[in-house]
Amino acid sequence: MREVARAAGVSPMTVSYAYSRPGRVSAEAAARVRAAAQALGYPGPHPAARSLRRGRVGSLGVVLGERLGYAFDDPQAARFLAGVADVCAAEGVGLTLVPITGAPSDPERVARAVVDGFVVWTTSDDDPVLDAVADTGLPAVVHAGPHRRGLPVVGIDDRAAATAIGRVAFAGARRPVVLGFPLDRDRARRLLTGPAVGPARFPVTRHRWEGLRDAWTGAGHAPEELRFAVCPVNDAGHGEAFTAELLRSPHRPDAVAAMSDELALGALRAVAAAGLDVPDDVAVTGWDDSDAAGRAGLTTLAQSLRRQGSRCALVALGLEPGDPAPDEWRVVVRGTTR
Amino acid sequence: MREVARAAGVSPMTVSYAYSRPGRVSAEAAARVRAAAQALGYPGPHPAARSLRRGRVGSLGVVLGERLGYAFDDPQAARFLAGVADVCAAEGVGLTLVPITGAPSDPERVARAVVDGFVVWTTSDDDPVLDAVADTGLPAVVHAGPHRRGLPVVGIDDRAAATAIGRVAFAGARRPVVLGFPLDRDRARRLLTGPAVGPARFPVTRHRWEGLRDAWTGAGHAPEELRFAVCPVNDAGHGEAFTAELLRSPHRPDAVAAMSDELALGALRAVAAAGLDVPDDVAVTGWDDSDAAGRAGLTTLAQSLRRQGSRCALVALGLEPGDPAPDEWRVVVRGTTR
DNA sequence: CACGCCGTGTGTATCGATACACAGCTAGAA
DNA sequence: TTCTAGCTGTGTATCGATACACACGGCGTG
Repeated sequence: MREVARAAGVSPMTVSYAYSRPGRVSAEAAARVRAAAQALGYPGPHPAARSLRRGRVGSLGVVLGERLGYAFDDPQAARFLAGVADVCAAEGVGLTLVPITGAPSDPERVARAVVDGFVVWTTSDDDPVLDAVADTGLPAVVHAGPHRRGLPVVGIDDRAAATAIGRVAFAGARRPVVLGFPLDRDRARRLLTGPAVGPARFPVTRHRWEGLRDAWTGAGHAPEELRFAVCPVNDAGHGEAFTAELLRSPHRPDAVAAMSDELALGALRAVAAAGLDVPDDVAVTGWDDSDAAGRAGLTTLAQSLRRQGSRCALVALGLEPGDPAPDEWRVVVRGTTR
Repeated sequence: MREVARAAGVSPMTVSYAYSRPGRVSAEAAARVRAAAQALGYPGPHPAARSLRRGRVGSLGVVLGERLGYAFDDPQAARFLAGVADVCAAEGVGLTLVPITGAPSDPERVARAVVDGFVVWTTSDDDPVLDAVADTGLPAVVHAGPHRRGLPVVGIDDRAAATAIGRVAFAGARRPVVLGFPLDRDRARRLLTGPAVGPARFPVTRHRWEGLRDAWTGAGHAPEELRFAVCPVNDAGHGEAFTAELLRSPHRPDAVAAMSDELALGALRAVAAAGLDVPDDVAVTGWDDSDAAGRAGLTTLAQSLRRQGSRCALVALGLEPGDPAPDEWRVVVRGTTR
């Protein structure tokens, strides 16, 4: 920039203003600066230097408790991120995905991220990146929990929502199953019976499980009758495989409440493949009301992850106050329940 | 950092080394530094300052010619980005999506991005962000074209691939239709007949169209018989709607070659809804060989966008030489063609 | 005619860290 | 005993820009 200033016959400050505040310099000076820049091949102010001096970077950090590629594999995460991206685009701010891998170096990667704030996708209670995010002192929001270090949380009341959808899913059922996410970072595939389900480390899993359990026991049933099928990955393939296995077992489920539409759609495929009828033989519910759920006629719990993503971004960019009211949800009854 | 140095009774350099090169300082000094940092609430080296001095940021920029949220809406882009993300995660580098909106300010947003290199998702020949990317002087790669400003391109030979899949799609057909992407940034939905299709500004659209046209005319048919249905958005809904409309017309298509699996799956839905048979009444082909295509038994052109994304990332991070050989593709024949 | 405001250019200090070269010290080798 | 090498700590210069305050001339106003 100094060289450009010399070539244009002006001071460095004039060059700086020519780029950052077009109105601050005369048209003539601006033209001279542009010409000199062109001649010297100067590409404009160095972004890192500008960030240092201005104290703002122009990018919002997003932390997914999972490995980075997860952002594009999990449809729920993608919907959420689309909402974050909407706000970023409107504000002219970049969206930086922090390269988390599950390794011990993750907190350091958070600390090194060149961003103005953080949005943390729902993670486990003991995730060390939460401390790393809080330690940066930058504005931050956690999506759907956990509550920690005073970080604001954006999300719905998962437990209440789960109770509501559970009542619909389990109506008239005798052998209900919850098809859900991992309880902790182990991500082990397994089948648990009600009381054996300890407190899950993932708040979303915990709240939804508790809500679904409440729906079952609240109807006067025994907790041991409700099972929890833990799918290691949130996609239709895993939901289908686990459901198929359960349908072949003697204790065949007659209601499947899934924690996502993807798992539920997999369950529907398994039920169809087994030659059974939905909802008469097996009732199925999902979670999120995605487009695919609508097309499949799935009874589901509607929430807008996209809107929640946008709200997170607004808070993390300091454009809205933190800890706002819980987001909305509602039960959408379609044809997969009795 | 100076204050931490004073509190720990060491020089600033020692503090710096304590963070960036743990082996460079004695265990005792490191401990003193950590303690002082803890006491003062020092969160570690300021990322922007470190970036300025080191000349490296630790983040890879990704430019999508579309609005930002597109990254999470288009499944093709998502697969590609997953490949980029794989490399970023392995290298401990962040992934920054540059907030493009289609407005004139886009080039400036590229110039302001705090990144170490750029990956540009396939865009139109005249997209101004290509110049902006080249002007930064940072390492950059363009996915699938256009070739401009000497930027390396990673992708397959779209034209040859299109010819190959076209031969399969159009075998025995008399009223073929290409179901494809927009020709230019207008994104207008329309139906063109062969010769009316001007040179598309999107290289991918252009190459695939030319290849498919070659397949048709190469079999001795007249170019006017091949139509091009331009879908404004790459998703199943648009593919379904446009195909349904064509199926209702008197000149009912008997072969649909789609430029993506999503469009093809939509076409399959439309054919089924019309009570017609695949492949006897209508042959359908896709492009990409996504999971859904495999499940649907779709004949398609297999390429790995994920691998291409990884290759782009490696080149843009300077870990591999630019302009490598074209990526691989092959025709996967399943049940939706004669 | 004096005054103050506006538009425009400049100098200085600083944002917060790290590369580099060098100095002191200890220990093992010759 | 001397020399070299390795370990550890420090001072200086610099990365590239911008905030801020000030200076200067023109001009409208009372």
